[in-house]
Amino acid sequence: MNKVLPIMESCASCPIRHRAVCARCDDDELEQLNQIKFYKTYAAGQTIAMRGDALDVVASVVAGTATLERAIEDGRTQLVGLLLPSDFIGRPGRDTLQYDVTAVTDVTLCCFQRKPFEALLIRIPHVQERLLEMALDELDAARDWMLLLGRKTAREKIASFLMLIAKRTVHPDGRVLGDLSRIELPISREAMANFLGLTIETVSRQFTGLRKDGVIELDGNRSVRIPDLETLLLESGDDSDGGPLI
Amino acid sequence: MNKVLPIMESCASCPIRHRAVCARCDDDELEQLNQIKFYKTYAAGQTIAMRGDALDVVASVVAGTATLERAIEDGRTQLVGLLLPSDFIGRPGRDTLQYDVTAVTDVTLCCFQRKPFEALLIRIPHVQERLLEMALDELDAARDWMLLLGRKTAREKIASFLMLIAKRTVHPDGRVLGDLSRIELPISREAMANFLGLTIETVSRQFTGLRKDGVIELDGNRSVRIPDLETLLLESGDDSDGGPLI
DNA sequence: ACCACGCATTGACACAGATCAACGGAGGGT
DNA sequence: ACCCTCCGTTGATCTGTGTCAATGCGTGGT
Repeated sequence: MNKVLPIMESCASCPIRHRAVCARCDDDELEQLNQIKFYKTYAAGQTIAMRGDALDVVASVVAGTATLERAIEDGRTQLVGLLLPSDFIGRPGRDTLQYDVTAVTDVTLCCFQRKPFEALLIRIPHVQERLLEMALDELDAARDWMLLLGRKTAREKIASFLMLIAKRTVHPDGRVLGDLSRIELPISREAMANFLGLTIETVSRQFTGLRKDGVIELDGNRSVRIPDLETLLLESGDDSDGGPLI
Repeated sequence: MNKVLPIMESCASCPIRHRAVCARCDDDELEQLNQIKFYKTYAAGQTIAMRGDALDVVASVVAGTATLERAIEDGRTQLVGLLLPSDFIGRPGRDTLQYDVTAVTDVTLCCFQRKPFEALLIRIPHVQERLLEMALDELDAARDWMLLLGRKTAREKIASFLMLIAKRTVHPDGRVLGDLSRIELPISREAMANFLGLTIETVSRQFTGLRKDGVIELDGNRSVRIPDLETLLLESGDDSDGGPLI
């Protein structure tokens, strides 16, 4: 809890401000948001919320990684959302949650009670607008993901995932946060398998395949070096016209 | 074009009003929407818009079926959206379209020029709210779809698809439009294959499999009778706690 | 230093679904 | 009535990925 204190002062100093709901607020509006917000932390592995839970808060991810998961009774599960810093959880206007939310690393959330938050939406229209924009972004991401799940080979799935993570280490405003050629995987092999609609064995085999072909270099289990991003992009099967890499 | 004329009078008489953007508008606000709206029809098979196109209109589907499609250069394609009457196309705030939109039957759209529509959003807040709600609905649907693509067997995929279509013949307000036990498939085997991440051969085989097992009865290529909806639900692999059937 | 546990890798084999190929049947134009 | 085309079905075979099982490796606890 301690290490997140600095950013608790004000939303204005929030490191995720650029994508969060408050992206376009002036100081006055930030103050209104500040009055109803609070921070909450979860340990790695902890369940943040379960399908069917009443949804009385909405939140932005400040630090860490969480997953949105959908399961069938027989044990099959599919990740349906990967929540990285700046992503938003929860939906104004909904009463219950549709998915299991789990912290896969230590997670810090910036929470808002849903009711006062909804009341605030009425007073601050561009927050509403921002939420729509974020929902549409998520929808686009979900649709690309559907193409991946439905039509890509295991190798393409892994390559696409690596590209996705590489891209997420970059600010939407274009500022590079990390070294694109070295990415830290935020999730385990098992979570990756659930992300990609594969088994962990296949994920593992594809990693070694890409390594043997010189497309990636592994440095431990969670760190990947990418000698040439273009080669990886080629492996991913993505349209190259999908906008600039950054 | 002729047969859609009656609904062109006013949004208030629009048969899809219950889910369209104007769901909660009063007469005054409807009038404002009416002033910027116009209808457009497309023949079956016609391309409505292509990936990369400038997005100067948004629209509701009034009649017919359209698809949202994402493709890889080598010819693989994946449906990422099925647009049935009352669904909304286009996104305020976006300049270009991410997907190919195709009319699979004759389609009638209720269109709004994007710029005046966006201007209107500012004046009528619950339209904005309604759009967010619809985007979140679509997101939920996309996520269920991801579970289907990533984790379900071919047979479960077909059963799920039939359930989906069966449910869509019912109003969200609970009113049953058609006979649930007889459903008309809005799309071809090929489109179904693209919907489900399968090949048309597999789709065909699963249909005959379900038929031989007495789960469905086929009446031509586009009409399916379902003797017992519960049996089909069981085959679909869906949580039964996913809310009431209707 | 040792063990135990969780996570990742590797191998052998099985199988669901893809691929390739042939056939059937409905509708439309001449 | 005929053919042609499109769409769907069925069969034979192949293959990518799942399944089952064993092994390796790093980390934390005692």
